[in-house]
Amino acid sequence: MPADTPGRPRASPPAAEPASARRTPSKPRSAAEHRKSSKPAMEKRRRARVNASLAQLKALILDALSQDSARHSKLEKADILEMTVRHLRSVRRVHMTAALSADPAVLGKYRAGFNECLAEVNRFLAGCEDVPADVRSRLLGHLAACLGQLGPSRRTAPPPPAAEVPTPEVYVGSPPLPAFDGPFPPLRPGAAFALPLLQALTGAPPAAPLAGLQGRGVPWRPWLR
Amino acid sequence: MPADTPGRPRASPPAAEPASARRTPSKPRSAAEHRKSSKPAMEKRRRARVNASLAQLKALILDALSQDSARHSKLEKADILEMTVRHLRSVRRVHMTAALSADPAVLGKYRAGFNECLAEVNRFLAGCEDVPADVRSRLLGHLAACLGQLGPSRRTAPPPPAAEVPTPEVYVGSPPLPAFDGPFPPLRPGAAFALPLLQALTGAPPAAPLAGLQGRGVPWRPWLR
DNA sequence: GTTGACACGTGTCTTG
DNA sequence: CAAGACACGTGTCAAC
Repeated sequence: MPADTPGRPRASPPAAEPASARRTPSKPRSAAEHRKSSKPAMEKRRRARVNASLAQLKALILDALSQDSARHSKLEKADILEMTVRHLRSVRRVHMTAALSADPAVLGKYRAGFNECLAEVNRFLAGCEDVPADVRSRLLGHLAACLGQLGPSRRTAPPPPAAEVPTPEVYVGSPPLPAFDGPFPPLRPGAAFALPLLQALTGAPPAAPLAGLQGRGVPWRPWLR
Repeated sequence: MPADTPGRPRASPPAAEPASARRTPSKPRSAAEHRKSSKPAMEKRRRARVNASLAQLKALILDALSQDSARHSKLEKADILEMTVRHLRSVRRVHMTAALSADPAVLGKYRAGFNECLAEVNRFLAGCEDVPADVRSRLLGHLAACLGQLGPSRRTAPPPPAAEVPTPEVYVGSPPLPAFDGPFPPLRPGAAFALPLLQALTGAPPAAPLAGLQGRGVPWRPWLR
């Protein structure tokens, strides 16, 4: 989705240059010649290398997701990578959780969960341009506000009555590639209020295919339709 | 400057358009013509897809190893994958051991937080008609999936059926190297776009379970030389 | 038929 | 200069 080309300006004129023969035909026709001929072969080895790792990754990620390996696996190359990325992200957050579990801040846990969800929403929305920008910021702002009044987040002044400034500690993904997920606009919705305590989608899945279809390690390409 | 920018300055074919249609079929050419021209373009998109995931993976693995994301990253494509494989393997071990001790006491809280955020998103989106329905369901589905793989939510499936290493892999070389994760200096000042400060609260570095030999994530190509 | 995925060989650019 | 790495376009082959 991110359009075809996420706007990748590669300012480099093709400069149609018919490379004329300028090779000096004076070569020590010995080993060098065969080195040259092995260039395709080397490329092949390189490919084999990534493919090997890819296969291992596939196995790892497949069973990490408790998806019966092989069965119903039409994972294509890029899917493996994407799934791996997602899995690593999730792994990282549970690690963070583990670090938090040391101290009795259980509330911190709760906040961490909420926060991670927020980050996930942000990440997701970043790759979706069919959702208006203002909606996105409103959503994120709202969520941030919710987080803010979730309880005192230690480290800030204990009684910071005002200024639950939307500075959510979300981890906005890696900047390198997508080029979009920058800092989202600080926006505050007027309607922030207490949170209910409920189980969410028990009976309220608009169309959410749960585990089985979408749930497990499926490709899940958001941009594709 | 090891090509940090995913946008690597390279030739960019401006998709030259062969204006001369040597065959003028009575069919609407707008269809057929673009079909043909999109052949290389599609391949390019595919590549972009894996590269995107690859870049994200690089970032993830790099910070998991607490190495500076850009500095000294001569990581080449296949290296990222291999490092990822090693990391995932080590993570699995950790997970295994962690499963014994930390049980659903705290995890439940985390899930609760995540879950609550999910509910909030759901409620918010319900009153928002300018966001496409499918996006909404996809978001919720994704979040649900995240929650699902967050960990065993009691009442779900019994313990993973011997999630042990089936190790059906033909791992060339590196017999003994169990873990890896050997960050040299566990110190990282800049910490560009690292974790949310939640982690900073506890001062817990991301995954760094075992001290490893083999310095930083060395490519370590077994067969090559 | 088309569409999408993959492996291949080659050109181009960076680096030691 | 060679060695290496990457992106590119194309041919081949399996599926809706």
